[in-house]
Amino acid sequence: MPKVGMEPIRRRQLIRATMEAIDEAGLADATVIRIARRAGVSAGIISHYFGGKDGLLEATMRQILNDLGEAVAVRRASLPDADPRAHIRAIIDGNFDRSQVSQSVMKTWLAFWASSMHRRPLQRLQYVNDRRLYSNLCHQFRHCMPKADARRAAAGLAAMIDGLWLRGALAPEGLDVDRARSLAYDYLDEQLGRNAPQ
Amino acid sequence: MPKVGMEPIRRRQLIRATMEAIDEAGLADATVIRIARRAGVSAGIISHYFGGKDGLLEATMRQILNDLGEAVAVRRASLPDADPRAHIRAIIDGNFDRSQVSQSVMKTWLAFWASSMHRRPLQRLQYVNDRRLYSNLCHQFRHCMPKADARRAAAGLAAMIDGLWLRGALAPEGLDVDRARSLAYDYLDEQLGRNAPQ
DNA sequence: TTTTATTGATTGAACGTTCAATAAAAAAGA
DNA sequence: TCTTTTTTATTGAACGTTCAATCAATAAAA
Repeated sequence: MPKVGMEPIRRRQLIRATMEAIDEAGLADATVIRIARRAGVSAGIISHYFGGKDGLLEATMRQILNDLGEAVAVRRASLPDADPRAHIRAIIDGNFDRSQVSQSVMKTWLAFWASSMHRRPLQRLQYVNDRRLYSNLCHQFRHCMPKADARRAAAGLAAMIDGLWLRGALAPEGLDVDRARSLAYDYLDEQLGRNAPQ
Repeated sequence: MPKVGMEPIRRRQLIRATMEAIDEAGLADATVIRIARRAGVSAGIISHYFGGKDGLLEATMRQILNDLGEAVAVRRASLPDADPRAHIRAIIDGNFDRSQVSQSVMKTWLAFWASSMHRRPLQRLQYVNDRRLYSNLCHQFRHCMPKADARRAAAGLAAMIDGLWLRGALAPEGLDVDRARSLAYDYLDEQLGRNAPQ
């Protein structure tokens, strides 16, 4: 079987299998054997490509964050600079695309959220991402209102986004993306409307 | 040491120690030995009083939910029936009291949130609590607006509350309770203002 | 023939649970 | 009041499991 250049293929397989395993059994029961079996390889290969289980988990979280960042960036790329509302909508859309709002990605994300509080490398990743969401929002709101108000609006909208997403992840019926996006839009319009009707 | 009537004392000690252990090391590393040592007892006592580690975890989650329910109920008890805004504010306040918004309670809550997706007993508890928040809000909003609008407002406010709380739990600087409450109040006023100025 | 990729049995550590042993308090007896 | 007996609470070593990591063996490709 061993062909040359297997590394990127195996890495992708294993990261995907990790999310599926977490979706299926939870982070606590996502053992290396379970993950490896899902990827169709043996357990030893995980240490070979990721240095150990921790390395695989970190790579998986990094993958999700990259996908999120790209989902936002793609939507913002074609927008004119001077349209804060459009940029914030793009940020909202990107967060609710979440590179497929699949069950496995949502559960993996939530599992990492919880465990990031006690694992340095994950904590760093999570913190950077949180700040990015907040400060991007803040920067856009800043075009329409005083600094203090912009901070408030950004904190409120960030909370709204994360809250909608969290409740969607926990609800047995899953996340209603259109409804969530619409609620976030409403909040956004309210913030903009009150401070600067444009 | 053995005095009669130790059971309620030990149960309280162990539940508290569980939260502290989760705060300190995370759910994954909150072993029975660690918890027992924190409570100043031996590991075996956990099985004796809770039937096993799972029983202790379930009892801990139940304790947190009870405290939350009571924090809300106390604030609502003295309110007139016909003041939806006051009732919803009481719900908000109760959720941000959270029987001390301590680090240990917040981290424990988040840990349970994540693991409730894969453990039946915890899932049930979490689901009941989520529905209670949502339907209490819905019932109050119902006094001021049509059903569909009330549902939207309830979903939005519930997301706002959970989102503020979640970001507070994750942020290194902790949760700013006054700011969080004020953001939730603003959202509430906006919902009420738009639909029924009272 | 050499290189690269992969396996899977083995190892050692850590976990939750169990249970015989123990110790203190309470109750009973003197 | 002072023993003795019974009851209740607790301990912690031992046990069986499960996990991640390791590495010698292997097999396919170059």
